[in-house]
Amino acid sequence: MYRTHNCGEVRAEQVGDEVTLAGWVNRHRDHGGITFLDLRDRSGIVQVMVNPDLSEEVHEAVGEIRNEWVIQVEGVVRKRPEGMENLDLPTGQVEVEIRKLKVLNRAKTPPFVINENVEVDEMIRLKYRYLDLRRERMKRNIKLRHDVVKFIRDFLVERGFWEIETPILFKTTPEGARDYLVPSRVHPGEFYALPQSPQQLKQLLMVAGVERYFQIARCFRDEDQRGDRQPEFTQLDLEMSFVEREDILELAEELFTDLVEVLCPDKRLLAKPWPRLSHSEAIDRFGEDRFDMRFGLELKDISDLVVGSGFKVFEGTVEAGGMVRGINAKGCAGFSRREIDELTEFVSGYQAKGLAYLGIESEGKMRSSFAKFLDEDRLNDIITRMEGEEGDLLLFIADQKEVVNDALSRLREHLGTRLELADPDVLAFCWVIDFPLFNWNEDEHRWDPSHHLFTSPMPEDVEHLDSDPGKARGQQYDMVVNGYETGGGSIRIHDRQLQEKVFSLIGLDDEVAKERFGHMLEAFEYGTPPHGGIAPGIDRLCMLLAGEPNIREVIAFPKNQAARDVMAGAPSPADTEQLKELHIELIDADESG
RNA sequence: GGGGGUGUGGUGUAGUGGUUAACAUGCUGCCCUGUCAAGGCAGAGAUCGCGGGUUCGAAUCCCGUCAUCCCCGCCA
Repeated sequence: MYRTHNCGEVRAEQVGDEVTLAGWVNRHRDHGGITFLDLRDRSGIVQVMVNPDLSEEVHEAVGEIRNEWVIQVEGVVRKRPEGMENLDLPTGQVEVEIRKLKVLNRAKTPPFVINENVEVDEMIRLKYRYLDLRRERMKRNIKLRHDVVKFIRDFLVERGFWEIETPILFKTTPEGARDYLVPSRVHPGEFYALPQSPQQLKQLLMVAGVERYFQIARCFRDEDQRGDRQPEFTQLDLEMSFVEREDILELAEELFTDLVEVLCPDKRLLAKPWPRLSHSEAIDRFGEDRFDMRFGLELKDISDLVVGSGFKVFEGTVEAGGMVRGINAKGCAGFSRREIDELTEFVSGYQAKGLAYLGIESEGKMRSSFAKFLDEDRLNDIITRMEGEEGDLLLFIADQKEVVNDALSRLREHLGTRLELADPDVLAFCWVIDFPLFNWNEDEHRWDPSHHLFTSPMPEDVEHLDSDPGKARGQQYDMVVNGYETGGGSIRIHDRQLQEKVFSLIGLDDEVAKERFGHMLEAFEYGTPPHGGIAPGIDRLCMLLAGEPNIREVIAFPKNQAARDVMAGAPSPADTEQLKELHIELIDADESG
């Protein structure tokens, strides 16, 4: 037996007991005579001490020991002397007096410190991920992630859901993200694809009569990385039969509300029940559909107030079908010229041609890039609309709708970060509903699904599919938290005719549709129940719950920005023999472009 | 594919044309019997990512390249 107790669980109740512990040496303090070791295992840290008067042999052995060695100690739990308690440690009332010490394994000096949370270059952390995971921050995150998944499983199983695995080797679906392809050995020239999500399979499970399904599902998308995007990621995939939108929203809301309350006592929700915004309201107020509701700076439209104003830039834009919108940077009237220039440069990165400003300084004084072009009444109307007060800085962009919303929403995020407006302890869960079913794709000259191919239109909007598809709203919903899209779902189409109509609207001709989705269309003819579901992203949620700035911090073995595993060195070249078996011949990278 | 940031002992940083390349921490050795980021003394450890150029002289300026991070495109 290697141990009788976990290091972090030794308490005053064990005083006088003989215990055996095993773990890593977190730190050692050698006073020449008495020597202390902080022994660490998964459960925590306990101080063990060697008294040379008790055993010269143990005292000599402990002198050899270095950080991160794996050792086993036998000893007696002692209450610490008066005044020597360590209040920072749960085990701090006691210590273990060593009688026997055994080195289980020595350790090289690690490439970075394990026992302190100091910043280390991420490439080195990833290369030695097994050491990085020993550190407190990573251990906490990985444990939290375990707790989150466990909570989800318990919650759903209790409500009658079945956890069902779906294949990782599946069929390519070129209309989504880029697929990871896996060559088939037994079928030369043919490929499996790794699933971008188990979407089709979970719908087919509804056809199969499962009624309530979930899976902690690994998903794969071969696109470039971001701080919140990995080539493989995990989502809670769930689907239910005989449900309406409301049923799914209520279930997910209850799940995550409970989860936060149980697992993250330091966090609090912005609102209960979660705010619900229609897609158009979201665009109206924030300029985007993945907004952070923890702070204000909402967008306001002043297009109607600038018509006929004589200020050509504003007026002309509105006449050309554009708009003028702004945000009120509360208390920023004191921004320097240089700071305003920086903001202007920031929005220019999003195609905005300029940033008009109006600072309301003390004693009613104003400084502005455009006030001189407007009469006093109009200025007052604009300030009123923007809810401007003394000390505020009003910022405006005039352009086409897409540019205004994109640039202003980014500016809003930028200012929110810069002014530290968002409370890090708040989780602003909210719903976005009533999305348009399609977006017009100008390049391809066709309608693209705004969510995915299988999303059902709102029943009252089905009629628009023939006349004006852009007007049709989908029975679709996104879960948004603190500016991140953390999940999306929809009520699905369960009717073959309707599904075929959607295929044709997005430019899939019958033959292609049949080749790619024939199995779905066919299944829909065998008694498919109404059904729908949602797929919250586990990585992003854990990132937010852990307060981490990056998704890699909550993944045990993530890929880097270039989609490499720098620890194992993947991807890597394959043997000629392997390639031959797979009927693959390589061409030079230069030729492939 | 594009834009931007970073690259200096093991780790984290300082150093903007002339320094024996500095500091902290870690590491090694010695001293030390109540520490908990223990303390004291001594020591080792860096061709400043790589290649080229400018200059009497380059960690520092220029060009290229590689790595890495952030962002745009992309992500139904």
